[in-house]
Amino acid sequence: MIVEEPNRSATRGAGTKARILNAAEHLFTARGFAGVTMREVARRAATNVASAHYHFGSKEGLIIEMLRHRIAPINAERLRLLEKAKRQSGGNPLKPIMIFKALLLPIGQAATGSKGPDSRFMQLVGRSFTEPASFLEKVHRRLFRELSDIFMVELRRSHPEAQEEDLFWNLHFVVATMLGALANHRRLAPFSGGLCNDKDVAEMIQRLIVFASGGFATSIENIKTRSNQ
Amino acid sequence: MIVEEPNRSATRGAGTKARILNAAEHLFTARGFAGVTMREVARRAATNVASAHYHFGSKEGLIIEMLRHRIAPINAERLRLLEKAKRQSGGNPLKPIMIFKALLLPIGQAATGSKGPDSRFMQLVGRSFTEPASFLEKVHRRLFRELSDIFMVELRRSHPEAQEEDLFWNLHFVVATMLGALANHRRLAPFSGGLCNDKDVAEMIQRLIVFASGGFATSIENIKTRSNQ
DNA sequence: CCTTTTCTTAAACGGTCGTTTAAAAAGAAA
DNA sequence: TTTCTTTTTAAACGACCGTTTAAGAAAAGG
Repeated sequence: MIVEEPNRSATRGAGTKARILNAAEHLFTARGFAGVTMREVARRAATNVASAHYHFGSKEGLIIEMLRHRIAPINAERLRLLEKAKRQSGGNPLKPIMIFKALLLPIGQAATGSKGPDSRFMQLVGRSFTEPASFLEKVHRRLFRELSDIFMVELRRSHPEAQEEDLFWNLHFVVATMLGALANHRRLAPFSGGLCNDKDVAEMIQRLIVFASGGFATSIENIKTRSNQ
Repeated sequence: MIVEEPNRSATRGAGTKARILNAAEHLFTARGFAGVTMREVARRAATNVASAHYHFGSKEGLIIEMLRHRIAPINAERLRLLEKAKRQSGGNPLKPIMIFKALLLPIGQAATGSKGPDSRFMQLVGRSFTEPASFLEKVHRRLFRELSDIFMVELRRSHPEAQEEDLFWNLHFVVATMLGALANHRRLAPFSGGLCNDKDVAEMIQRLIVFASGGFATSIENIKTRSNQ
């Protein structure tokens, strides 16, 4: 009668489910959500479509679980870095660059870690924000809502004089830069002289932190100056 | 025997083609490339699928022509603003903010112009950069390659001391911020307090210019300082 | 052992997709 | 009008989609 959490110690079930998740990640990353069929996922996982539906219920269910499986650890690391920074500041408001480091560094770690997802997967995450599929909105809300609130609180503490609206727009831009850079860095390469290769995601994140912090600081400063006139 | 450019003075042909283009723009904007069928486009244009294929050859052809139809005027305006800035500077290198204004302002104009595409369409453009469809890469290359080169030349003139690699990365970030902000500004709204509505794209562009210029300046300055040590 | 639950499989279902065909309608040119 | 080209239309084609069914294999519990 136990159906909630079936026994995963079996040699078959766990292996198949993990294989499907792996295949899904690889294929969806390469060709997008609409560009991959359940049959392809099943074939790559050396099983069949009915098995995939047995384990994940539907194609949407598979996509959701795949995203959650990868994003959750990244968000946990973000919160860990933020807490660490808060501890080191001893209760004082954090400098924005520390906040953005906590937000952005885990992406580089995830992309370059030996067992983590590669840079291509982060493209998929960026893409998931631009796809019109409505079920993704719920996933994003569940995965990022709490994180967004926590980081916004810290940003507000760092700039108590700024308007809520200004902070929102600039955090928006930081996130947009991050997502855009992740989603497009392969696509935009042909516009340069081919300077962009796969392995420098970590370097890109470093540059991203400088760029985002600079943009944020300039923008907030600009608003302060204008309102003081 | 004339097949290259059929007579468009006919009352039927021109109207139908324009209606299909209009319907395609509205539907693809709302639901993405994969989420809309040719049958839906035809129905909204009050015609049928065969007609759409007659005028555009294929679904890809329709998408390409729709994108070109909207992006070409925006890019022309970008070049016009850049030329105007060059004339006003009297041969001196442009300040980066003038370059980014030429790059970003036309988007706000297009989004708010009475007959231009609305803000939703710019989401579609942003999305077109993250979709994995390979035929889009060719379109982007044809639509943006020349523009990218011209702006890169001006950026290099404005920072002759900077490394090519640094300029590339930071232009990349500016474009990524632009695309990310366009593609996500509706999606990211729920993370704020609902401060984001549809009509402030022009305001967003203004903020975007400040943010992008600030990020660019900070990043270049940061590199200069580091290399001088 | 036998029973029960968990997992896998081949096959099929109902639908929708992009595209094509072939013939009729509408203009244009003479 | 007659002839030729351009445009529209209904209908069909062939393929593939996500999902389900039903039956059997494998493991777990007793």
